Amino acid sequence: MTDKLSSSVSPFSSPVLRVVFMGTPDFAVPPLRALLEASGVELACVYTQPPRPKGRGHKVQPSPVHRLAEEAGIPVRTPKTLKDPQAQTAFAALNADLAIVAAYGLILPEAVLHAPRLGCVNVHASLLPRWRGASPIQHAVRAGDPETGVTLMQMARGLDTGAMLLRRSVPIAPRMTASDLHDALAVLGGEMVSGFIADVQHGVLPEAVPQDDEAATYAKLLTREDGHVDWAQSAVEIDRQVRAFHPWPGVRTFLNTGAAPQILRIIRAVPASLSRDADPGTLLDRAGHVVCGGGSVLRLEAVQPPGGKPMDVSSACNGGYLAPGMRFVSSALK
RNA sequence: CGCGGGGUGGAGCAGUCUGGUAGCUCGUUAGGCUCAUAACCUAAAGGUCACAGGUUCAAAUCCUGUCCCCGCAA
Repeated sequence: MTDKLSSSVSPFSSPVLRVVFMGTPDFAVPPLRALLEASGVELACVYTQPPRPKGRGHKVQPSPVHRLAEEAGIPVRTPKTLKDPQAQTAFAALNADLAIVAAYGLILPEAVLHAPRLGCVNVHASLLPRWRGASPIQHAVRAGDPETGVTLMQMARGLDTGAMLLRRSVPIAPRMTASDLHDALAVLGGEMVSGFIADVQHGVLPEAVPQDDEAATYAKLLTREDGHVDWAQSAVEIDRQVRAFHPWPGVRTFLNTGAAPQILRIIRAVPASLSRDADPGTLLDRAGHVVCGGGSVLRLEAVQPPGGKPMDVSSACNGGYLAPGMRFVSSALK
């Protein structure tokens, strides 16, 4: 302790900002890192989803946020819910100035929203009010949006309905996958948190702009079912689906070649500038051209058989997974 | 201990059950043909069959152990 030094600091300098972070998956890691690296910030506690059995072998694994917080020596809490009064009291007892929330995975009750002096600020991966909800990145790609972005908002009751503090956009390049976008937006989110914290410390809070509820769209929770290719769709739509659902839930189609229908994952594909009048789902050649709805043609670039690694189409042909004339079907049911 | 598939020249695979000279489709290199080509013809190079131990006259193949990769499901 250097009393002289601390006493020499201007009495007007901003005091340390006491922050709580709440987040779970990889998307939340850059925002958390931003807080760890910010000066004048005391990370009081990190909230994240409890470790769950995950992956092959059902091994119990802590979340990415959990891991990073532990490395940094920050206390971690993993309540199953924030509904019960005990959890709420514990949260309030942190006496935080501010909570930063990024893909936490739990609904925050009113008591939690209002506990920090400056409230809770959410990092959301879309240009609100478009794509409120669980999987905004995938839906932006799936819909063919020309751009998306990250919005920082003051959290309120309701699903991603709060007033917007900061909004930055990024273009969705034609060949971008949800995975590419996810990484770019996560980094952007981290930068925005840094900027926001600095603003707060300088006492310049961004103006909160209410969302236009009329313009809101919702990103529904994705399931595996969403990854089944419907070959009646156009090549452009299927291409978007492939990019939107990479790497999860992944896009798969079925082959009715053998006795048992075979699953094939489509890793990468690109619409071809051809059209062909044939049954949708027909594989035309070893280059991977497949007929889609309306005679449009999609060229498969990379596929993955069950138990195998992703491979390009020529390899899949050489290995006997694909052969011209084969017919992909939209459903495993005959 | 959630279920399952796999590791064989640079790529994707067959061969393993029923041990006995390393195979297929490509790629690469050289040459040929062609107005030309991702086409075609000819030739060549390239493999400790994941690793370790065991059985055997003989192991990619059978037995035991280890490492690594992946699909399903969550």
